[in-house]
Amino acid sequence: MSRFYVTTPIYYVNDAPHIGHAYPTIIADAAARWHRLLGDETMFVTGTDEHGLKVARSAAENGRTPLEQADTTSQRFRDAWAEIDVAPDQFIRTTEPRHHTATQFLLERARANGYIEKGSYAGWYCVGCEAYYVEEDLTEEKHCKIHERPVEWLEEDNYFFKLSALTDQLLAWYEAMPDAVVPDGKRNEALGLIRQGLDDVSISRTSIDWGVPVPWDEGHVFYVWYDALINYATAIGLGEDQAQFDTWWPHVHHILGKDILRFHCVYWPAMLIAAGFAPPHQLHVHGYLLIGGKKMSKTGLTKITPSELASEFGVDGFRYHMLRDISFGPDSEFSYEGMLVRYNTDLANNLGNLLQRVSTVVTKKCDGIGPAPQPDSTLAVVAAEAYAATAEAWDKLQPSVALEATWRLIKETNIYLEANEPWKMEAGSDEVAAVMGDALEVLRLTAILASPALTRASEAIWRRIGLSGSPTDQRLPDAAIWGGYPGGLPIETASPLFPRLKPVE
RNA sequence: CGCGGGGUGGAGCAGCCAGGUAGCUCGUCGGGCUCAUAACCCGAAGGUCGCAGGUUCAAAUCCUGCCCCCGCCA
Repeated sequence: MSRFYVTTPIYYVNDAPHIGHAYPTIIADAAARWHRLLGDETMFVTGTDEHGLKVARSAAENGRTPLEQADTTSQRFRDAWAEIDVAPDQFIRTTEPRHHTATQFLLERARANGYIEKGSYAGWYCVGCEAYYVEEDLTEEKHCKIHERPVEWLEEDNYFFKLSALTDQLLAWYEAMPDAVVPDGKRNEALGLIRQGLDDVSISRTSIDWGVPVPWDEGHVFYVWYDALINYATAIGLGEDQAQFDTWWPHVHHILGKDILRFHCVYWPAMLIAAGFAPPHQLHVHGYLLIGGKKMSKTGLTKITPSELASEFGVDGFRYHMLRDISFGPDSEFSYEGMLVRYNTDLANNLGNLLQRVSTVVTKKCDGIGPAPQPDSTLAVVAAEAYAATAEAWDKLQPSVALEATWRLIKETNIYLEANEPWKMEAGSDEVAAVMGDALEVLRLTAILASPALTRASEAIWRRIGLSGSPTDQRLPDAAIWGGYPGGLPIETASPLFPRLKPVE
């Protein structure tokens, strides 16, 4: 038994939940579910990022306080995740008192260690980006290229984080922990950023007050990005419960998109080192979801809500597509057509249809009572291989590889049925019982192995093959041993689990 | 010469780090089956792995150069 701590980025509350948020969140949720199957002590944290000028301004426009604004929009994320069976152990908000405590605690320590000092900063600031830009990054009209709106010249006293002083320690960490950032390509990119030379970064603002106050200097609040990163430590008790923090840190898996690689793979480890803590265990960097070849981003116009897709493909269909079709790392095309094909192929034609044909044959040939599997079935070997491959892939946080491995077992079982033709066998014979017992055992195994992705169908399969309890109560690896299906259970025949879907014109 | 990622049969991807008959899903064509959601099974066609060199007995994989696409650079 071990511990597994997984995080998603926390999402900015000025934005509505879309599939770009859903992707890393579903991965984290599924990974947490896998580790619970293993019996690991598991912590899955997601949440919302609620400070910054953008929220303050948008609240003012709506005639509300920033907190009222954040309350509303934060709730949207909670609701969106609940709709697609994303069940975090904690949903953290950066406006919570404990987060202020943790942020101040960590940055005080960095300051005590000499890594924070006062300076002044002036530059072109884009409110939309919450960021300063150099002149070359702007359009000729002095507009931000992302938001295509005018930037503002701001000048203020800032506290600076002495990132440059941590260069050697960061490089040493990357050297010592070659798997700290995966995949390799993303590690190279982070390393490249560090080797190019790091500038000190401004981490406070005096121009606004919607943020975590700088504890040693009234009138300053921390820049939203620096408080946001610290949520990962807040969630496990930093500054309030050292014992809990020590239990979970630094064994964390951060999931993030490549757009925030710099913050997570350079600034965040540096902040931790500066405060005297260990850098995170592992950072998993994924690519963008592309729609029609264009970036699906929080600032883009293309917005597809998770609930729209879940209502069309089902919660399982949406989750399965996200986990199976998008390989972790490179940019991936997200398409309606691709999602439809995947649903019909893997869920309707393979898994759903397998359940259907098995339950029908058991009804006709075995009196509706599911027989036990054969200990020496040829499928036992296939199942063992599928389990091993599935487990290895989940361990490496490669959901698409894991599900592909699980589905090999399903495909082999369809082939096995074809080879044995149990529907031609004599009803009630040992021979038909043997074949159907094997097929039912595969369904039992599949219900368990696919449960991190198919939160609902896995329960339905479990019930239909007569088992009590839930696949999520099972403990791997024991539950994956061939022969777990006891036999003698009533099999339910019902309407298709995943009805085939036709493309919408 | 700012940094990084990518270019693999009609479509979408894997393989590349640790060179050795180019794999998967879909689509197409032909056949089988009829337990099953026109689902399932078998077989076939289709790729000089962006271009040009190099290393090697052997390169999609390593090296060099070039072309194209994309992202990052408070």
